[in-house]
Amino acid sequence: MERRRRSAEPLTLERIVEAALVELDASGADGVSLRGVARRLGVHVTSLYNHVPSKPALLDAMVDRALSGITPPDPHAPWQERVRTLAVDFYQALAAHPALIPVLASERGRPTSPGLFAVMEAALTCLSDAGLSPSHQVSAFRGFLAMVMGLVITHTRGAESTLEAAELAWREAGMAGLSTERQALMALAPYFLSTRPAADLEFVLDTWLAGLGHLGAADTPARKDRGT
Amino acid sequence: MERRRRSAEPLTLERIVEAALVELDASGADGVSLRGVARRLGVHVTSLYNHVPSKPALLDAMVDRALSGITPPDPHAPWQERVRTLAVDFYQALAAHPALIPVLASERGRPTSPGLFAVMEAALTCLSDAGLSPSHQVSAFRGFLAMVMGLVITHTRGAESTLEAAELAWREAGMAGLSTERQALMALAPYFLSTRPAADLEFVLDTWLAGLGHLGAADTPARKDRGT
DNA sequence: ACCTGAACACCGTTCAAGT
DNA sequence: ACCTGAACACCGTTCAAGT
Repeated sequence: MERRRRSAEPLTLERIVEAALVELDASGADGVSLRGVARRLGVHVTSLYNHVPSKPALLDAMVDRALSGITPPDPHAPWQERVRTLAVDFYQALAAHPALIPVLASERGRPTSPGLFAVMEAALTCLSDAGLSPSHQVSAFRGFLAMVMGLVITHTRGAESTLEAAELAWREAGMAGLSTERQALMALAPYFLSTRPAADLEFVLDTWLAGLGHLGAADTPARKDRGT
Repeated sequence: MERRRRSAEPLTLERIVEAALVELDASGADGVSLRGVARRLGVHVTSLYNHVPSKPALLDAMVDRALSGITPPDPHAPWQERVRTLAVDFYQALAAHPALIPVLASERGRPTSPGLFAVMEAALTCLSDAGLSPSHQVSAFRGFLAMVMGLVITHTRGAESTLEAAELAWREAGMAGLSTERQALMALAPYFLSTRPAADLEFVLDTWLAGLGHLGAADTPARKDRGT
């Protein structure tokens, strides 16, 4: 067998990003440290600085990498179908690394890879095809991003534990007198436990697309009123 | 004048949370440190541990405090109006401390104050009044939270800078050959700059409510097809 | 060109004292 | 009961050496 080398492969940005994503999945957003990544690669911390200028830059690269799998949908498909495809792809890319959301939510994590702008372009084209005004296309695009990112947040935080925290708080506070005030919550408790993320995403997309069709299509007859 | 006291007022959890929110707004989510909060209060770091057990617990308390201003809307108003009121209140509470979103998005920041559960109850009642099935009420509730949180993220990250980053990346990559592929993005550039957060929220709520009305009302005639 | 190691100014948290 | 200060095991980042 050959003499032990410093490392099996040369240190590259790609290997660093890969190791950082492994650490992210294992330890959460707060658990990612350059020292930990270096340890995982069998390398001294300061060696990383030969390939990445700072920790924020590494976080940017991680976001880029995690979202790089998304590709624009078939442009010949109906726009509703394209929106669905994009939403599901985006959701899955984020859900694969949910700890990336705090990174996206902070000022860091600005993706700059050209591939993502192609996806952005595809999403905007869908909304243009939906018959929205330019300003509404922008609002719908932001709403689209918001919806998917937000759903990953709510699913990651765990609907179960939110409900558990609620019950716990009630018991600790001993608020039996308010029981009539939490009828809806109590009645829905089992559904909070049984309704899966995929069902949420599907319902939200159904609602979103129905609303877009309703607002975007000028030939919809249900918009008679003006004043109220 | 009296002898200089250690501090003008006694150290309390409330004062600590208040100082932490000031530090959050000034320095971002990553900039909040117990040492910094203690410095701001003119107190030794370890004194904080007499009032709060850990940094995660402080972050929870900060979320609770930031959302404590939201109150349930008038239950006699139409459900659509109640949804709008709740969304705007929730949005504004988050937008007042946008750096709180990364906290919410991580495993930390679980609100436990009873007042928030009253708000949760009110939101669920709206969706019940909208005629949704229990499972759809849960999905709609999660979508509602997702939408507002996500919008704050997109607005905080800044649509302008996203666009600037896009233009910069294009120029750096020198992708003039792909110019036909980014028609929608180029055409919408001025609207990305001019469309305000309030307009996004309004459009998203309009779309959301139109879609909910469309899906929730069984007497809507536009749902004829079944197979496709 | 790339890796090492010491060093700097920070962290959160624990613990023994003080009052 | 509450505040202090030293101490511990961490951080990100810089810089002078090494090869």
